[in-house]
Amino acid sequence: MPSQGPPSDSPPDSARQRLLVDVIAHLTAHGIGDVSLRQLATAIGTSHRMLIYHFGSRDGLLVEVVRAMEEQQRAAFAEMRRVPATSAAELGRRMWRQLRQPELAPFERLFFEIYTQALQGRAYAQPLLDGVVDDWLGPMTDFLTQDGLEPAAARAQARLSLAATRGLLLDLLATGDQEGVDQAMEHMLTLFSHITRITHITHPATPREPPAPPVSPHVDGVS
Amino acid sequence: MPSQGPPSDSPPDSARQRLLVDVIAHLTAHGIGDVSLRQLATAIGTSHRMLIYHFGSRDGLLVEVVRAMEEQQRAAFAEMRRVPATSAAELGRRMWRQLRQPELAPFERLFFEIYTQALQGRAYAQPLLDGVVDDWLGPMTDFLTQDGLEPAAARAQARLSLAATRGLLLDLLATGDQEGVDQAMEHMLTLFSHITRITHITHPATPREPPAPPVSPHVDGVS
DNA sequence: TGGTACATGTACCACGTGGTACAGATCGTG
DNA sequence: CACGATCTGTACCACGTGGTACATGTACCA
Repeated sequence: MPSQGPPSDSPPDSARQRLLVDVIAHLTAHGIGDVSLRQLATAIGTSHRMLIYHFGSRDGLLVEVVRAMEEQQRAAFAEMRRVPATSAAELGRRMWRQLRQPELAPFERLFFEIYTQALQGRAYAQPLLDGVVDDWLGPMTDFLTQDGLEPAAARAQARLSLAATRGLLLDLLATGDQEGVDQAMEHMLTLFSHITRITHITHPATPREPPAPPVSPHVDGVS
Repeated sequence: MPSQGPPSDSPPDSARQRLLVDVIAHLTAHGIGDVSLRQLATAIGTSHRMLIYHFGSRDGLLVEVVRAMEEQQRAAFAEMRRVPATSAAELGRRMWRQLRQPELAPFERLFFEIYTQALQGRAYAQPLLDGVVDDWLGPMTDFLTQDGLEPAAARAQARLSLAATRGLLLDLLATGDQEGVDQAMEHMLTLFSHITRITHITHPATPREPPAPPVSPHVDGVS
């Protein structure tokens, strides 16, 4: 029997919800990796006993945090779809202008931290991984298709856009070079808008290339 | 006086070096976040006492690990410059074929984990951050300039390429969808090669756009 | 008033942690 | 051989951890 627990069904659960909000705020500011229940609790003005009471365990808490982040992502996403976009490039430009805002940096840091924790197999972070790419890919592909790209190209371009956006966010977080990163994004969008004016690009289904030569573990590459 | 220590100057220091290699191998397989000195030590067949003796402290060890990863990066980099490349697209294709190899995945996971730890301010990881973008940007820019792009475009395209590569690696690590990611990369390279055949693209220095409307913390965006 | 369900505080536990003290190994060189 | 320096193993320490037991507070309904 787990010590004590909250009511099995969670009603509006305002107490729990308020705790969660405070916790996320703190993790956003300080990262998720090394924070202990006690540090967390005292930081947000409660006792670690309360966190365990409401969330069962440390991992239970973190799971909830991750779920909340997922939800935010989905919300941001819906917001994006709601907007009547003129062109793909214009839409991309608008999204980027949102994301690069310094106020969002802490959220993005936390997002990437959880992302990598998930890649390392940490259980609590796993949920984030499920839709982290696919949830965005489908709608972006749809949009690009409507914008005139043939399906294969649309899908590839959607995937590329997503990856480049995240890569540039990582760049921005590391270097702080707003201007440089903005120019790179603008470069991509410019390429995109040029390409739609040209004949459609042929997209062979990734020609089978000869396997890459084995690489010594010491030649790591970009990463 | 710190308990005992290794000789102040480190000669070939084979013992230490061997330890470091084993440690990196283990961290590569298991991540860096939650591993304790003792777990590490027993896993690689020594005692935690030894790790402390040779590296001073846990953070001292991790610093060394990060330094080694940096060195690998630099080596991979030199390797890339050594190659006589025909075109930028061809070079990109070759690099990507290396990076996407499954054997490198553990290294890349570790790289991204340390990257995010650095973004969260973890001291030991900081060194990685210093050249994580700039070290690659310079030479890539040079190459693209030789390839016929005007300087501003070359710099933007280099930055974009780096970001997209890392974003696609993150994608690959999360989804495992080799084919999809390959197609996205191929899409980018195709765009690049098309663009060099067209008149050069004008690159206004990031037109001053109106500031983005403030965004509620719940609309997070891609991340 | 009493009772009951939710919420919270205090004290505790066993455990693993990073780090240290200290006693031996091991080994090249006089 | 012996001496010193470079290593390594054993035992220990104080501390912070996640989690639990249990008593108490608080509020609402009978």
